[in-house]
Amino acid sequence: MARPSKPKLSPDAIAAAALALVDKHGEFTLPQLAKALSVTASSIYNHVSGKDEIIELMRGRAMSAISLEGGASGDWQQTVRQIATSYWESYSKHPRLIPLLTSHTVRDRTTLRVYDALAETLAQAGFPPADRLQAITIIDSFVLGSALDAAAPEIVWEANDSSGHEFKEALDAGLQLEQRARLTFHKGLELILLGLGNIRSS
Amino acid sequence: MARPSKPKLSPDAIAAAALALVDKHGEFTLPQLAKALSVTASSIYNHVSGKDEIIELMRGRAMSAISLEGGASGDWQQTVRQIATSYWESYSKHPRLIPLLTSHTVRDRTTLRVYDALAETLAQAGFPPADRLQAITIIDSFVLGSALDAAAPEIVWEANDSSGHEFKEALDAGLQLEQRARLTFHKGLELILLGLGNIRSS
DNA sequence: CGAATTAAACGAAAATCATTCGTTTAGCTC
DNA sequence: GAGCTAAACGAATGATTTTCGTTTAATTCG
Repeated sequence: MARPSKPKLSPDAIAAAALALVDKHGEFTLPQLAKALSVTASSIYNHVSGKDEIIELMRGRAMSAISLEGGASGDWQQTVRQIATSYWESYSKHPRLIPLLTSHTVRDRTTLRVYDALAETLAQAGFPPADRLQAITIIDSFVLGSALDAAAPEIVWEANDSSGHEFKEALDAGLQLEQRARLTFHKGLELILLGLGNIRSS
Repeated sequence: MARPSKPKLSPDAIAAAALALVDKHGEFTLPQLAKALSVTASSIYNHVSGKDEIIELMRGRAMSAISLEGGASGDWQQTVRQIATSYWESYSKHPRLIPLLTSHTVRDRTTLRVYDALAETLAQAGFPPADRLQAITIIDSFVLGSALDAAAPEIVWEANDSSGHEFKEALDAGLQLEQRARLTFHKGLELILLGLGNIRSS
């Protein structure tokens, strides 16, 4: 009833439970979270400042899996490809988390490290500073947008009665949602890498 | 006090006021909205089924400016460029609205018309159905991601102490936020259009 | 070793929200 | 003109986030 011998909670446990709820339901409330942790809602405030911080903890959790290794390949496109893919995969493992993250500004350290790694790679490849920032922004935008696309349910693509034949035909050709999202991301990334290479050498 | 001679509310007025609130604060509550309209919260329910419908109305409002004309140019890249740019501009005029939209499934007719127009253009350009869907998804992802990037405040790019030299250098080279977002979007779009053209002809 | 402080749980309660309901009255229809 | 619908209001409901005071275990410090 009062303080237990061993703490029942920790920021990490709270984030894990919240992420599980978001993965399953797309959202979470503090009563839900408290119940999942066998605790009352107010107890959570002994470990966390509020709901916003819980969301930030989830961001860190989703991002912690990003791998920035493999930069020694000498091929900047290969390095960027690997970083961007790892970045995208981290988001895509928790697609329903993304809408929560977009409402809230980023202060996460892991994310900044991704930018750093990209900047370093592009600098070594000879991109001048301005082009570097532009390239990072393009990649970041595409990764985020692709992850959001993966998060959106099939309904996004549910053609209504007024949809044209060309669009419906394209829909029918679609694969399973998950596979399609992955393949499309990779294709788009290749387009961007190719284009960045052309522009650099021009 | 009771029914007024001239209605004070309408779905359109509600959506406009809500959008103004979102533009300013990034969110809105019904009490806020009611105050902005000089009305009580419950009155709003005489015109709208709830908060979700208000969000859908805002989506329609932001999207209504999309222009799908100019398709007769014969150049599919020019047509796609115009559609995508118009799409992006509509989002970017209300960047803080996007997080609200991403939590909520699309059933808006205008958005579907964008997909339709893209599908038709790509079909005429000779894209087979599967490539068509992929191309639309890539473009959609990039537009949405770019608009989100424009929505995120500078903080996203606020390098912390641990940031590397290459990243800080890139930041210093940045233009004004708004200009930069626009230029970067156009550059990325060109990369994608170029790449789509190459793939089609391969 | 014991006293004071901190940590971590609880329950109660405040503040805010979205939504519903009943009431009132203006306008439109037959 | 009677009756019905439309559009406002205020009150009430239920859910949610957050705060506060209380209790008691753990830790620290003299």
